[in-house]
This record gives sequence, structure tokens and C-alpha cells, in this order.
Amino acid sequence: MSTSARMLSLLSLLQTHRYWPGDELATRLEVSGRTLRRDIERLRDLGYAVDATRGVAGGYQLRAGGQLPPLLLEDDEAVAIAVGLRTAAAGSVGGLEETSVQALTKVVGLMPPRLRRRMDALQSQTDTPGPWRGGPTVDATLLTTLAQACRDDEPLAFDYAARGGASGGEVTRRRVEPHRLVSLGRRWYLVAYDRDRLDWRSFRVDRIAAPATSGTRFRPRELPGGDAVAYVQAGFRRIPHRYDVRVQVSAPAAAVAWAVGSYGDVVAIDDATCRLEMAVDDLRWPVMVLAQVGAPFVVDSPDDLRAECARTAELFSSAATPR
Amino acid sequence: MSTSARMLSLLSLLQTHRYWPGDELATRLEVSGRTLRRDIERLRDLGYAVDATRGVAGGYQLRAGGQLPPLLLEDDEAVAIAVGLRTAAAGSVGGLEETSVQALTKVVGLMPPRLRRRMDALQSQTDTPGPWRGGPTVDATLLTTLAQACRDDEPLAFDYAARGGASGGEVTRRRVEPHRLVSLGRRWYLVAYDRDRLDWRSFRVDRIAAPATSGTRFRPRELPGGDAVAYVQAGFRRIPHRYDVRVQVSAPAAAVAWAVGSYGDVVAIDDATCRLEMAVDDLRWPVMVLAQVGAPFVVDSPDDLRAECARTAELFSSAATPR
DNA sequence: CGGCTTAGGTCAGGTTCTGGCCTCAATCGG
DNA sequence: CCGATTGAGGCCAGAACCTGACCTAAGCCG
Repeated sequence: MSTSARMLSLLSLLQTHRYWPGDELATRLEVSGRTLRRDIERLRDLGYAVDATRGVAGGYQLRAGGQLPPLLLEDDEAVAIAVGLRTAAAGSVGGLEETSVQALTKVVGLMPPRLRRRMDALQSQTDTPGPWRGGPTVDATLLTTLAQACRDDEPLAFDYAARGGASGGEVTRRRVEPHRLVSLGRRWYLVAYDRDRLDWRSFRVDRIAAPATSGTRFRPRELPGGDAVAYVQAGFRRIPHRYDVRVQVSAPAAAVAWAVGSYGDVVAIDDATCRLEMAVDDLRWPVMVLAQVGAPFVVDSPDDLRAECARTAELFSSAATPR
Repeated sequence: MSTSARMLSLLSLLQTHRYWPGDELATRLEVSGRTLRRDIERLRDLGYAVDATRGVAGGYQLRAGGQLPPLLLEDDEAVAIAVGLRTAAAGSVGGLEETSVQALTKVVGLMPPRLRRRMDALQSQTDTPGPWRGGPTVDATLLTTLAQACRDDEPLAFDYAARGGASGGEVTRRRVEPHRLVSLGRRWYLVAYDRDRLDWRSFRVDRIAAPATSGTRFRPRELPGGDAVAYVQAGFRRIPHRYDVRVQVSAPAAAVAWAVGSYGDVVAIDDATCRLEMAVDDLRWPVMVLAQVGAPFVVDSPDDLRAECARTAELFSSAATPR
């Protein structure tokens, strides 16, 4: 076994972290004790912190050091990481979506097919229940494909469903030069230069299907204005939400904020009252939040929400009376 | 630079994944082109798939191969992975908790302190809103400390708050030999041999504080029965839930299952009706689920839930009528 | 076709690595 | 306090490996 391969094996062994007696390491790596000590020294020279305990029952141990050593992962661990990152990329964390996709791209891009299959299989299971999913599930493979194309300046073609209807609008094939992925308000957008329309566009990732990269590269253009997030937001404002919900709740702002999470704005009016504002497509969502808070409230707008409240009241009142 | 260090650098460069022209790699690693080609060959011998494109604008590229190469992560990426894994370990995925903690232990254990601080800072932000949090947030550092102690057979001491009251019951210092971490029903438990009480115990992780490892090791004992999960479950059954909820909902089982996630059982009665069963401490939770489903339902038990429904109906009906 | 890039054989010279041997140093148990 | 155990590391000779230079082949693209 070559020296570099042996160093990787050694790192791998040490990462399972229990104390390793020197002679057992030496045996496993099929080298003499002297060479093992030299390998340990080499690792230390590379900046990794290897602890050693002397005396009977001593041994080596890799601990947190100045820099992160190369992670040598088991199959299961890699899958767990990918699934966890996917959840984070879907926006469950906040402010970490972009970095998560970056890491996800790295991990998924290097995962052998067998692991990718296991990840995909798990992906279907992993459901954050309720409306907090905020629309269709993010497809990790799709997202990483796009992220990769952005990073490597690879031209991209994909099917894009136009807005309209749950069954999906018209599907067109687009050929673009991808620029950046933007996570905004629970959704992912791809900012790209459309090669057929000869202009910049932003695409909702959950409407993208069947992406294909050509393997070639293009010379990156500069996005007018430079800020991809601002570009998406600009287009975003033109699409109105269906409902702007405004509710006054007789509960402390903190309690309401906890229930609504980051999906709405809560402003305290006084210690026991606050105003809740949400922009939603589906009125069942604010109803659910309000049900959870369980405090008296008054609907300011829209009227449809009042109707939805009446309907909900009806449901619960008939459930409350025994049959 | 030594050969092994150079190989790691090369892997690191290739993991940023864009095509690298051979001579640029050679320049960066400060070796001749011939040596670079030999290094690439070495990587291939180690089982990593390195693609090469010939001709103008050709270059090297690391792609998914037979095995996962050592991951060389940026600081941000490592933090994202840790946070994502923590979320997964908290039970948002299902069936992946144990593996996530395993991976988390590996990553966190190797993270330099500066990264660990950033992770801890982010941890406070990452809130799954609503009752799905299922109790107190899981502390990543605590969890990994325990996992590490289990894996490495290190004796452990910690403060444990006895059951009783939100303010916490009596706190005692425990000295144990940790055996296994078990994730069950949204919570983590530590199965360990209590050195003072001279018997096996299971501890709820969210009641553990101030853990301290001694650095020594103990000879692992065998858990009677062998199955740690079964052991926790056995103790678990003795603590009754406050409410066993049974509701018949006039909606397809799939719709209800989607709303309730994995926090209750849904059994289809026919295509348009199903039975929902949950075991909860707080009745606001089933109320919230039912509000979200938005379909007629009948409460079988308990009676308290009927009262809660009446109260909810009252709240919504007064909100529905304009002031 | 011609230019560019990877692929890889060969070779000489030098560097590095290995294992064995030795002496220290730290830790633990008796 | 002493001895056993285990890591630390200097030294050395021989072997193994690595490097850079040179050259030829092969694939890709305009």
C-alpha cells in the first residue's frame, strides 16, 4: 500500500475515534511501529491534532484541531448528511440555504450511484408535515444539478412549466446559461440568461424538470445590476399573493411568533395583544396557526378569512357536540 | 510539500469541481505536468473517479465513483452539515436519527472550536415552529458528547433533573457507564449503567446537563436483554400519556396523514373516512391538525378534546363575526 | 488539417521511506 | 518506589519510490 493511501486509511481509522493502541494501528496498516509513529507525525505536520496517551492502555486519538481533517464517511453517514442538508436547503434553518446547497452539491456530486439511490428513496419519506413545507418538496438531485451547472458555467436545458394551475401550465424547453440559485421565501429560483429569448429570466426550481447539461462551458455574462437576489425579488413583487392576512390576536407576541415561525410577521401592540400578518395562497394556513395559538383574535382582512373561520367554527362546534 | 499532503490538496482542488486544466493544477501544486499526471493516476488507483477531457479547454474533474472520496469541506459547509444533521437527529426525518447522530459526532468531534461556536450560534435560530418540535430542542453538543462517550466506553457524570414540572424536578449528579443513545418518539434517551444505584437506567437526554467525561475507559457490561430500544420502551410504557386521542375524520386517510406527519396513526375506514389516533400531552396539537385538515370530524375520545373543540369553535366563530 | 490537451512509456538521479535498534519520557498498578 | 507498558524520536543502511525531462500516441475542436 502506498504512503498516501495508508495515510488516508489511518485518518479513516482515527475518525472512528475510539482510542487506538499504536500496535493495533500498525498491524492494521501492515507497517512497523516505527513507521506508524512517523505517519502520526506526518498527520501532525499536516495540522491535524492527534492525541496520544502513554502508559498501559494508551493509544492515539484524533481530536478537534486547528483545521477540519478530510472527512471519511461511511455510506450511512453520507446518506444522513445528504438528507439533513436537503432539509436545511429546503429552508428549515434560515440563512443557511445557500451554504447547504453548496455543501450538498459537493456531497451528492461525489456520492456513488448506490448511495444516491438510497438518498432519493429516503427523500420521499422525509416530510415536514403541514403547510410549512411551503409548496412542493425540493428535489435534492435537481437542486444540486443546477448548482453544479451554475458553478461550472455549463449551459443547461430543461423543461419549464409556465405558471398556472396545479396540473401545471404549458411546458416549454428552455436553453439557458445558469447564473445563480437564489433561496427566497421558502422557494428556490434559478437566475439564468435565456439563450432563446436573449434575456435574463428567473425560474422557479420546482417547475423545472428534466435538466440536461452538455458538458461544455460558456463564458459567464454579467447580470445587469449584479445582484441576483434583488433580481428575483423584483420579479417576485409583480406576482401578488392571493391573500394578505391581517389578524389581531389577544396573546403575547412571543407566543404567536413561536407558532407562526418565520412564515409571517408578528408585531406586538401591547403585552397581551399583537398583530399577525401573513401573505399566503391558502387560508387554511393562518387558520391552523390561529388554532394552535388558541387565543381570541379579530380578523382585519381579508373577508375570505372570516368565511374560513366561520367554516372552521362550524366544523369544531359540530365535533364538540356528541352524536 | 510531501506527496501525501499534495494528494490531499489535489483532492481538495478537484472537489471544488470545476474543470481544472492540467497545467493549472500542476502550477498550483508546484510540480511538473508529468508528476501531476502520475498523481491523477494514483487517485484513480485509490478508486476515485477522475474524469479528463482532452483537446482545447480540456481538464480534470472529480465525479461520482465507486467510493466516496474524503470530503474536504470549507468552514461554512461544515457548519451547514452540522446544523442539517442536528435537525435530522432531532427527528425531522424518520429512521435516520441514529445515523445522523453518528455522523454528527464525527463531524462535531473534529470541528475546530471556532466552527463549533458558529454552529452553536446557529442552533438557537433553527426552530421548527409549532408543536412539531416535540419538546425541548436537542442540543447538538450534548448529544454528540453522549454519543462519543457511548462509543468510546468513557465513564460519564452529569446533572439529571427528575421528572416533574416545567421548572424541573430535583437535580442530582449521576455517575454512569453510558451504553447507547436511543431515539424514540421524538425524544432522545441515554441507556446507561448507574454506578451509584448499581443498576441500569434510561435517562431523557433533554434533562441531562453539565456532562463530564473523565477520559478513562470502562469495560463495557452487557445490557440484560441486549436490546436498548426495548429497554427504553419498557420504561416508557409505565409513563402514561395524558390523552389518548381518537377521532374519526371525513377525509381521505392520505390527506390526514399528510397533515399529521409521523406524530399519529391514521387508519383508513373507507375512501373518504379515516380514524386518527394520537397520544399527546397537549390537546392544542390535535386541534391544530384537525384545523389544518379542514374536514368534518367526530371526536371519539377523550371528552376533554370535545371541550377543547368547543372552545376553539367559540374563538373562530367570534372572529368570523365582524366587530 | 493543425493546435491543444491528456496518456503514458522510459530513464537517470535524487529523495524519501522503511524497519531495526537504541534511549527517553510518561503513565499505571502493585 | 519500582517495573511494565506504551508513545517519542534520533540514527543508519538499504530499498523503494518519486521526480522531471523527453518522447510518442491519442482524442477533441475549430
